[in-house]
Amino acid sequence: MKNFQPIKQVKASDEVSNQLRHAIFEGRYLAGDKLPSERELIETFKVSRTVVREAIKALEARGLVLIKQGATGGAFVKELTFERLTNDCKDLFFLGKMSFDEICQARLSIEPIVAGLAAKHCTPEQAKLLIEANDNESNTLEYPETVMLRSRVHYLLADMCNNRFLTAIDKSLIQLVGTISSQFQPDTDKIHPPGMHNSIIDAVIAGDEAGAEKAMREHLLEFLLLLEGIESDYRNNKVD
Amino acid sequence: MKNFQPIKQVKASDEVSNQLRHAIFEGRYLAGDKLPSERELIETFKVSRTVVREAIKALEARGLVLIKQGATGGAFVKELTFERLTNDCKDLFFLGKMSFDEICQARLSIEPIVAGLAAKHCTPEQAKLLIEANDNESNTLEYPETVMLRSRVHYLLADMCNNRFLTAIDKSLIQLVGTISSQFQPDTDKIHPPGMHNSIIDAVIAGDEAGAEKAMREHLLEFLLLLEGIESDYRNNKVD
DNA sequence: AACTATTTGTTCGTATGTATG
DNA sequence: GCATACATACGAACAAATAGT
Repeated sequence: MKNFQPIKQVKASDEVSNQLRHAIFEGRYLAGDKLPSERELIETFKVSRTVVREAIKALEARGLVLIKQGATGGAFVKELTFERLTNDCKDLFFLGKMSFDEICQARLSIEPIVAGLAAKHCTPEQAKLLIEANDNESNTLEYPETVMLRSRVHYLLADMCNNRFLTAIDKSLIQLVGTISSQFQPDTDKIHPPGMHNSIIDAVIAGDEAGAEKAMREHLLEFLLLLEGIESDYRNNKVD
Repeated sequence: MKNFQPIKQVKASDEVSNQLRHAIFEGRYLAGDKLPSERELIETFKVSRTVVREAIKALEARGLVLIKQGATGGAFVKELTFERLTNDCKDLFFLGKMSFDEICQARLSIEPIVAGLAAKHCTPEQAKLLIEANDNESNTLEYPETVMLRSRVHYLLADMCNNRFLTAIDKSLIQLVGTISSQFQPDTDKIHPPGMHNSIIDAVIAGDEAGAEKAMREHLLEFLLLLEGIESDYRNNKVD
């Protein structure tokens, strides 16, 4: 006589939140669309404003909508990107569930594969973008605000692998390594000399899958070796 | 003269939510601990009950706490696991941001690496567990409720790779492929004959890294080939 | 510049449901 | 049954942000 309990003791705000979520999943609200206003939702669901607000707050916390205040405000459906995965990974890292070393090793495992796939699918337009990005790297040294451009080649390759899951994971790892390492090693740009992506790009443009994998692995090994100076405390512990 | 806007326009509920989140990250509240009750938080933060509730709701939506009501109720810190990553991946899949094919291909890329790492770190105890799980697979055919045990070898290997990030991603992929494929192909168990993991396990126990990678790749190719019968509509479209 | 309309953000008071002892 | 401690829910009111007139 067990396992009979559930009976549904659903919280109103969860029900509202779920219905809205499914509406988004069904495509009834597309990225950029505005959900009904609080007042409308109150009338539709016949619940209090508190319930509606908690429901929308939950959607916001899950990264599904963006709330804007004011006359043209409301809850707008967000374009889902890899940032959500990145945030989750950050949470796990800060909770001590993953070390920096593990993230680096994961990147070392996955990014060469991505580079190989990119070589497989490289189009002339993409090749052009890669070359451009690589040439611009030398210019970024004197513009601190463009430091992020240093990773542009990596992001481009991630986009070229033709697999959105791997793209998302790879971008998450790239960003994670970047943000974490720059927190206690602000001079990361110094150890990132221009021209180091040349061999990777050559292989990718040539469509040399194995070569791209190898070049990427070597590049990462070299780069990660330069990060060794970081205190081992930071590598395995939490940072804030 | 751009990029000057921020100035901090923090919402009270976000501020409360963030402070609680950081408290959890700092280890001031461990898994299982109860956060202060609503009343206490109201006094601590000097805000209204609504604000506190919205903040906690946001933490719940992010999967950080579990809310229970009643005399012993409250917001309890959850043990973070890979399930959160899995849920995010599911959201992305349902939103049409990833196809089933992409998930399968990602698994095909990552799981062999994981198997290789497992071979590298395999201990005698883990070898024992693997053999046990493999032997039990033949028994699961007549017990429908134990179908999940069929994936046990995969989960064990994921746990053995000594990299919690790869473990999380791999488990997410295993579970995703399982839940999605079983939705429109309930007979997945039929096409999963016992003994097919033998060569993988042999290589892992022998510590043969390259062999384990190869065996896993071949196993997955074989398995995924058997899923070809699935309507291509489902493979690229949304399911609910 | 001032006013207005719309929408979200915040507060308070009150009442109800649920689990424990 | 009852008291207690907690979350859940409602409704009214006011504050603040934003866009258009």
